[in-house]
Amino acid sequence: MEMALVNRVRSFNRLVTERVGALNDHFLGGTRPLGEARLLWEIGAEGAEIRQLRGRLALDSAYVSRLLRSLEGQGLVVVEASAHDGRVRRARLTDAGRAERAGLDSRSDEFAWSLLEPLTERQRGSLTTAMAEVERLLMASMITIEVADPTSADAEWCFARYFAELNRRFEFGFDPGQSISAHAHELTMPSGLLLIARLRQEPLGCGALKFHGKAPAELKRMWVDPSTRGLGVGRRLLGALEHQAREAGATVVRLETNRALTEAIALYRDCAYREIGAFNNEPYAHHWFEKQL
Amino acid sequence: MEMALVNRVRSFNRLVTERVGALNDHFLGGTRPLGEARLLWEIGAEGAEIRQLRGRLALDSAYVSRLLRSLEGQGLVVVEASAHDGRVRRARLTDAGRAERAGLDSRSDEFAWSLLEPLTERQRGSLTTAMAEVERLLMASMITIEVADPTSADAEWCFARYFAELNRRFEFGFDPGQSISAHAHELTMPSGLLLIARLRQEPLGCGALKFHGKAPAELKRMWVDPSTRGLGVGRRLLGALEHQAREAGATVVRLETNRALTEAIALYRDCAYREIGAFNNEPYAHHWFEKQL
DNA sequence: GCAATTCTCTGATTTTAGTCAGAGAATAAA
DNA sequence: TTTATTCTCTGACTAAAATCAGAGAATTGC
Repeated sequence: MEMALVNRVRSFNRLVTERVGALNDHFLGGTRPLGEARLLWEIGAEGAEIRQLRGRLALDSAYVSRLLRSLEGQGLVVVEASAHDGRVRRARLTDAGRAERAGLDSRSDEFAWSLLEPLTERQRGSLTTAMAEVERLLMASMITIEVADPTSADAEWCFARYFAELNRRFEFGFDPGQSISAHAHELTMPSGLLLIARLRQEPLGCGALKFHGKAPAELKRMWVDPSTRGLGVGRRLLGALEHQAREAGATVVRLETNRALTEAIALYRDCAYREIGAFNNEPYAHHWFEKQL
Repeated sequence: MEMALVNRVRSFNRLVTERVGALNDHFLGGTRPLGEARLLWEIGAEGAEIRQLRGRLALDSAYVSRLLRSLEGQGLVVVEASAHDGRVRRARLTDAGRAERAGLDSRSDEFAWSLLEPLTERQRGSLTTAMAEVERLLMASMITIEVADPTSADAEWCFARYFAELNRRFEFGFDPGQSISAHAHELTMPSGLLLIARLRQEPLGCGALKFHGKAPAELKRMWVDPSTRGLGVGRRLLGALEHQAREAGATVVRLETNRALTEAIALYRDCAYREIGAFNNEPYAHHWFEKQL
């Protein structure tokens, strides 16, 4: 059994299942009810807080409680209070539970393999390649872009990663204090706004605007998580920002950028941004762009 | 909404759902229980016999009956006796049922579109292309090959299509009576055997062997439905036949073929068959091959 | 320190999904 | 014609998958 291929299929299945349908009914279920099997799986080797389980499986609190009671009765799970917060409880697998979970795991492997097995070597390669492509693009289509509060934890996280990356990539590092400001109040309506791109609630990109009435809007804090690049998130963020700028009454968007950010520069050019002379004294900038909306 | 793309995604979903998981639970279900929704969908605009529904959805007779009673109670379906056979009953949608089904239909469209909508034109193309590839190969992996009775309806069907194709493609047509025999008893153990390839029980290819003890086994009736070509079914049939020949004690497989069957000849060569002199007087043959097992 | 909130749990109940045994009508096989 | 078979249906039942209301502990906010 070629595990690399098997894992590709399973990874694909996970996504397809998430988007398209329910789980492998009888298959993963085996002897155990599907609900219990899913919960057992989701608890994982490390254990998990019950509220997380509820969230991930989108199940009612009462229902999860009952399922846990049943699994507990079968000696597969123990539930104990969390150390940090006495209200929160954690579920943890017993040895028997871990064994049960390993069984689910290997049945998943077998199922994945059963899809590949009848094919030729070449076909298996094509199938898994195509599956990876489908997965990649469905993932991209799950990414949402929404206006966010620049003081929120997600925003802080994006900014921190953004600054860290600039500091890494700029010739002489990056200190936000030296750069033109984009404080929280400047990125909150009506002064401006912040967009955050998310996949399953997790932030992975951002972009902001500072409005100046009818004068050109300024584009700031454009960032996409490196692990997510190539999925068109930057392009979508840019489009969404332009839309917002138009809504706010601006007819021009301007931005400045550093020569180290080659892929960003390519994106701006590709999206019809035109290089212009310096319109501010940003010390980290080498290029200034604008676009007529 | 681009229907061509939407339809590709839906077609893909159908397959993935069939192989990987259950249906789009709440989605397709809407307000109606999933079982009822599936049945409603399966009845289709034309109506369907109840036993067909049972077969297609793999549901218990009692269960289907109850679901139909419920749909009937809601005025969505009427059940009436079949014209041909008084035992068989047909389910047919009422106007309300048709409307309900149209609702399911458009929700499926919307769902499919919701996957594509966030993507760029180019990404949509890539996604649907990859989906088509996945579908094609999963289909291929669902094809089974099994020993079959050469007098069965499926075998007759394959032979009929095979002869028709030869008759169409050979320069001077084809008459089985003129050709070397491969009667049912010759293709039944221990004299020989017939393999049939099937997708969802439907036959779409065959291949047979005539054994002659330790002397070379003869390969006959090699055929794959034109709509299924390019999926490697021929290659798999050939491999399975060679396996069977080995099992039966043969060390060599021989076959003859007509020059019009170019793709078959290419397959034989590719599978290490070596062209040899005529070893029989088959009037329709131009090439004779053999392979050491 | 008190009120509001969060988190989990229990009890009561419902809906959905499915099974099993067998009855009754129609048809096919002998 | 008799007998066996096919097809659908009803009754009786079970298991799984929820949902709702609220209780009781712990924590947070003020």
